Amino acid sequence: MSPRDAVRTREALLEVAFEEIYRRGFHESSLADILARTEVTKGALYHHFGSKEELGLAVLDEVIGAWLREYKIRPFEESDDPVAVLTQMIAQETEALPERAVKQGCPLGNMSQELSACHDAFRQHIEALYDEWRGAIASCVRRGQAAGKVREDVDADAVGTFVVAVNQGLAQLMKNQGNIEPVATAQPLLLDWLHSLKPRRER
Amino acid sequence: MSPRDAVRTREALLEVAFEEIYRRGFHESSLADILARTEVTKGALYHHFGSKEELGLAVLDEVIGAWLREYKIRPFEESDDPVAVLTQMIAQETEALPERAVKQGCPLGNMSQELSACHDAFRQHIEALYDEWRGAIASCVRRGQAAGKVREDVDADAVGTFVVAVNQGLAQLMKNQGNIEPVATAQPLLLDWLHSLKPRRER
Amino acid sequence: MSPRDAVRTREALLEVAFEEIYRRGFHESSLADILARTEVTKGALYHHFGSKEELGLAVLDEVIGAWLREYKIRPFEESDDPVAVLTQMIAQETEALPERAVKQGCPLGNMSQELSACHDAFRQHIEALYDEWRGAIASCVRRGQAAGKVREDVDADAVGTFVVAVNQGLAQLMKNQGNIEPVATAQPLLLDWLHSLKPRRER
Amino acid sequence: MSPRDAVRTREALLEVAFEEIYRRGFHESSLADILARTEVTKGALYHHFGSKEELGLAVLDEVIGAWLREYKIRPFEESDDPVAVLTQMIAQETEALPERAVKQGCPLGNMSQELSACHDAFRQHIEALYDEWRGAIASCVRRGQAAGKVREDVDADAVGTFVVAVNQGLAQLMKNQGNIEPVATAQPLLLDWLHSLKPRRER
DNA sequence: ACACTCGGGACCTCCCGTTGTT
DNA sequence: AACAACGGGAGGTCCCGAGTGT
Repeated sequence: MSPRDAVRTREALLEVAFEEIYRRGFHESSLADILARTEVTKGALYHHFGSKEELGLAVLDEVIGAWLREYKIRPFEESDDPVAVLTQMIAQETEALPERAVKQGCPLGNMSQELSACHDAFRQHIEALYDEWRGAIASCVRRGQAAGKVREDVDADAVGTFVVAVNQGLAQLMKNQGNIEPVATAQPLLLDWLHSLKPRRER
Repeated sequence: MSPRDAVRTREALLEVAFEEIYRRGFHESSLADILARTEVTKGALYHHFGSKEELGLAVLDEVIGAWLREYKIRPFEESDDPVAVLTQMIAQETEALPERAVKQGCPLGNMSQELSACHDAFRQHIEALYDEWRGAIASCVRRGQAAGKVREDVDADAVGTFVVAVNQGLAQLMKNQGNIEPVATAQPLLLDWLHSLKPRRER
Repeated sequence: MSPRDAVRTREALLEVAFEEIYRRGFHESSLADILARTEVTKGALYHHFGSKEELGLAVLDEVIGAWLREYKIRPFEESDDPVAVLTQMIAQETEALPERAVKQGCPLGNMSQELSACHDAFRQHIEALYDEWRGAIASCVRRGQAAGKVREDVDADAVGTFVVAVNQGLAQLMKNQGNIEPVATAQPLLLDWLHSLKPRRER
Repeated sequence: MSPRDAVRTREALLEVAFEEIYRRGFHESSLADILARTEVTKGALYHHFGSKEELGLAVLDEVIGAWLREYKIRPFEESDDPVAVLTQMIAQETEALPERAVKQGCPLGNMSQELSACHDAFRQHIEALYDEWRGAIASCVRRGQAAGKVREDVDADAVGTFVVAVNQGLAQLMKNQGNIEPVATAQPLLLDWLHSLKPRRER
């Protein structure tokens, strides 16, 4: 076959594998199902990925990583006002969060919970993504401080960690309930806290 | 056999099943391993629990529920000062968190992530525990407000939800890294936020 | 408990066991289901019947045997006109056969098919019932011949065997289709054949 | 492996599965035994047949269907004299019926009794075979009538149903007793009945 | 006469990975 | 680059029967 098809095969595999892993978890996903949905044969899969683990790692790095950077990291990289970015993110989430995200939670969080304790390769790749995420927020906070939009006495790294933790924790509660209530309930408190990060003169 | 043995058998099963589920997740836990570790036979297990699911549900309700009430809920029920309770909890955690909790995260959070999206019976039992937890914190906040130890304008339910979310989110990050750093990093911010819940005159 | 209860327990077991065996076959019936439906415990069952086999044999002898004698044998014993008896039987069947008999076939035939080849104890008990049945018809034919209601040149034993075979064969076709069509289709032919058994002068 | 081996594997599986199902019934047949006898592994079986049910259905359609067409249907299709065909069949059976057929009955009848009431997929496939069989006899009767070898007033469909029912019923009695006696006993009656189907002038 | 507990095996399902071929 | 065929094991379910104590 032409290289085109090879690429397409690989991408189809990644996409469907992501869907399955997102929906059922890595261990509960079966290669047979992924193969059936992609209409790819086992030989082809094992040509592109040496094992189920390799496939999972590729999903993590390429699919979940890309999604994380696009929606959770880039907004911070492009701004020097973390409070504004977060305020808007929260507003968006409470208004129009896709059904899937509500019911199935955060793809990264899911994989982290399932695999961090028992599979070191996954653990490391996930940690790298978490570091990237936390780092992007911290950097944004530092730029915010330089621009006078964030209080000087705030610990940028602490904010990065805290924001990611709250995000992951709320996603977990939301996924458990299957609705957005926990986010809605906590929202005013979150906005208050965000407000408290601003310098006095702006308050 | 005497009924005493039956009780002991059941408890041994629950305890070992909890260990396995906590370590490997529900789906990855094998009844054969649990049986081998407890030195109980399949027949005996099948007598006490009709299925793996029933066993898992019993672990959730009886083992994890008991642990949650003991360590995460009771402190709030016995106090009218949520800020003090949380401050002490945080201090304890940063000082002496058991290795297992660091590496394997929160038992409730783990089950929630693995099963909320795909198994409604588990989802409901887990939701009940989360509700109990959030409710206990909210009640404590209300008592704190009545006692003048918490600002009147604070939304008690929001605090309950927020505290649980932060706890679960930090546990997730901690489990991923395998060390306590995320909690340590976020700690000053958390203490600040807690401080901000107190009435003006106390600050 | 009083002997009353013991008898009642035994009968409840027999009745429910018959239902299960009739519906699912002997091998596919589970003691657990029978126990659940009768609300009897395993200890009680093993007190009355030493094994699953003994229970099945008792169902065969007492429940199925009684049913066979009542509906398939007694009518022949009380008559000296086999043609009339059969004519009425056929009429009854085509008019008002219970749903269960149509869908599940003949209890005796079912057990015979399932167990004759692989379980000699059952085989012998079933053979005894078949012999009783065939014999009753043959005797009736002989009485009919003595009374001048059946042709003298007819082989009574052949008629007994033939009638039972047709009955069992049609029950099998009926059970397969789930409706009465095969009986209805074959009925005219059967009546013709019955008619041919009568002496010339009666025809 | 070469595709030839695949075909051979599949056929070995079908043949041995037929033997086991014929001897023990479908539910009592164990895949493990079939695998052991064919020297095929579980993986290979799972490749060819998705489940035990699929294997059973294939046995029914391919093995039993082929046997039925060869020995029970084709003779009627190739003739316009149903009385002659049946007369010869009966003669053959009473003379030289294989031991296996005597002890184990009719493969189709066995499956029908076991599965018609509880498994609709099997029921339908079996019904199709019965229809084919009954239809072939009825067609033969019609050709016989056209050729003047069968009385015009005979209902061809009734004959088809009746013949199949008698065949199945006698097979059942024979299987139960483990000997040919019921067929031998009923034989004269059967031949008489067959004779009565012929037109007057031929009698 | 009955109840509770347990024993251990056998069942089908299904899974991930490899092999030889095209 | 892809494919069909196969290997071999482990998974949960559930069964029948036994043992022990009323």
